[in-house]
Amino acid sequence: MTEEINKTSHFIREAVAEDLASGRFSSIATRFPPEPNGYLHIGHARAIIIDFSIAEENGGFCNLRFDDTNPTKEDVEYVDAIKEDIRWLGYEWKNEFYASDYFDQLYEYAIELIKKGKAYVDEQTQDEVRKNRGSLTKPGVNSPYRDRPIEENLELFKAMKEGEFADGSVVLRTRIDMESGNMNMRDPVLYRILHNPPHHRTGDKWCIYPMYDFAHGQSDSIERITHSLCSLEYEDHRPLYEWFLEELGIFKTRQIEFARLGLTYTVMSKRRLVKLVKEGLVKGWDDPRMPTLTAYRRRGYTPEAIRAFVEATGVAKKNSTADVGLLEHHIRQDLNKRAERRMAVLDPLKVVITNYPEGQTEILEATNNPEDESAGTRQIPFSREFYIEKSDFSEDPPNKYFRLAPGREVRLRYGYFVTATDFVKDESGEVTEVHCTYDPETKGGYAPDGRKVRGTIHWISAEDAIDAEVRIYDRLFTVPNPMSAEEGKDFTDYLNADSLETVKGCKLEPGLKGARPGDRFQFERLGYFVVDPDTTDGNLIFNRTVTLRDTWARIEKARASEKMEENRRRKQEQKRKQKEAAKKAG
RNA sequence: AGGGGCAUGGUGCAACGGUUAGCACACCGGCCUUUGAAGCCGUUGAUCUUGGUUCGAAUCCAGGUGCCCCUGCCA
Repeated sequence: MTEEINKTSHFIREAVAEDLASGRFSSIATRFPPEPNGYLHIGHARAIIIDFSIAEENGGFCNLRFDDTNPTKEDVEYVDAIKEDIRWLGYEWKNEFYASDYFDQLYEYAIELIKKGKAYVDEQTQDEVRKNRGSLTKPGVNSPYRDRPIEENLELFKAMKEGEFADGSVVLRTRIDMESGNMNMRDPVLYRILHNPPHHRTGDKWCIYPMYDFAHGQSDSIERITHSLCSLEYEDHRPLYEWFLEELGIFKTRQIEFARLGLTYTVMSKRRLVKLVKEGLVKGWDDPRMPTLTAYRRRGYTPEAIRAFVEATGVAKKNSTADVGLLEHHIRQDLNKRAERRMAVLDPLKVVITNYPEGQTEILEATNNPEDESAGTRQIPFSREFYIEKSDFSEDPPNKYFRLAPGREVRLRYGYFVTATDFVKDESGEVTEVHCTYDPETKGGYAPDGRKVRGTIHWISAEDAIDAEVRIYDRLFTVPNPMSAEEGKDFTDYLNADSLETVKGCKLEPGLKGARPGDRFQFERLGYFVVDPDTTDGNLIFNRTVTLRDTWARIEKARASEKMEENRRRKQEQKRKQKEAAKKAG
């Protein structure tokens, strides 16, 4: 790991330490409990990291448990994807469990509650159940079936299990308190009937399925999970879980809740991510613009960077949204240390050195990674014609522009000093070719006379260049919080139309020829890039992971907005004058 | 007759009754530079509000305000 992670204490770490100190628990066990109905996103990464690191730090273990209590929503497709993502993040679970492993046990628990007079079969319609639950400010009323004899409940529940009832016709509920201020305690449903589809693990063995609330706490208990770490919305459920554990007399897990973390310029809810995928607004779950882990992987993010980011955001009970810039900071930080440098020209402009011998090629040496001497050096060819970025030449350079311009001398990275002498334009006025002279004394980029140049630009020898496609990604949304849409608007109305730009005909140094999917590089002065799995023998494709910090771009942007502001003011002034003139005339 | 949670610079966290309220990112300066990168140095900027307890309150208590969650046979 090149990124050092500073672990700061937070209330969960403190609570766990206290529980150990007080003897409430003698060892620590946690679990990560996804439902296999979608792909993991960076919010899950946070939960995973908390679950696994709390166990790790205390010499305990963490289980992976799929909460698969609803066959209508779940699919094996997601099970494998979830496991792959967790491993990619760098964690290995002690046991792979499924809530469905406990269906027999859960069934017995339900019978136990019935026998204690704490559960009953309710024949009210779904509508009646809802109506009788009351509202946030009104107490609920008891079901007419609530006081049914225990024997009858036992028989009916058995009949439910045996398939004698249609979906939705009856449920098993627990008897707690229909007047509770906590809605979860108003006789919650324990079991419902679901004849189809078959369960991905238990097939058609069951036609009754436990509700999440009846499965989760007991599953934790069965696995002897000491600390069940979950998000804030389960705070209201904790009393219910504890009630079950108490009534059943089984191992008491401690649940601790923490806030989810949002990210700016994206959405995180499963529902919304599904919508983006299903409606083709992105190319799939692993579209590099998505906040899913599979997408970050394809985008070139490292698990280390994601972990460092998560650790940097901390853990609290306050709902918050982290700046995506912080995530970007961590991936730059990591890749700066580990990614080898290469040169690539994304938007080529041809340059000819008029005083360089035709047909000559020289081999120059370039440092692979100035941050890591062990990365060594490589050789790159140099010749009379080469490409530079269009943005690295300016016919009429603005203030503080350090790059190539008529009469200006710049350094070609690891090459020579060159001075632009002349340029060619097409009918539309676009510069198509630049002519320059070079100083043969400056090979490698050093001037023996000690003279300095302010700009250093990257380049690719024209005859040696290889072509590639580069996919440039920008934030998926145009606003920091797409969820808070105005009236009549939907989060998709804020999608960034320019979030993907596919650039073809990019020029790369020849050494990049053998690059394989997943290989990461820093293209000097541009950013970090990774080879995309769509790459074929004849078509090399890179994804831009993140740009380098770019002070010049910031200056340009500031100038542009200044200009806009000025124009706006000027227009207003004009309008004011026109009005005045009209007044006078009138 | 509602219940549960949360409030510290722009953002995310820390400070656990005693610190000039700290750190990271962002921002703004500067240094350095064969990447306008990285690195280094520095500046600006915060305790929701009103009371109370206390020698002393971001921290404890009460009221207020604001935000989030809860009325699935979803998880």
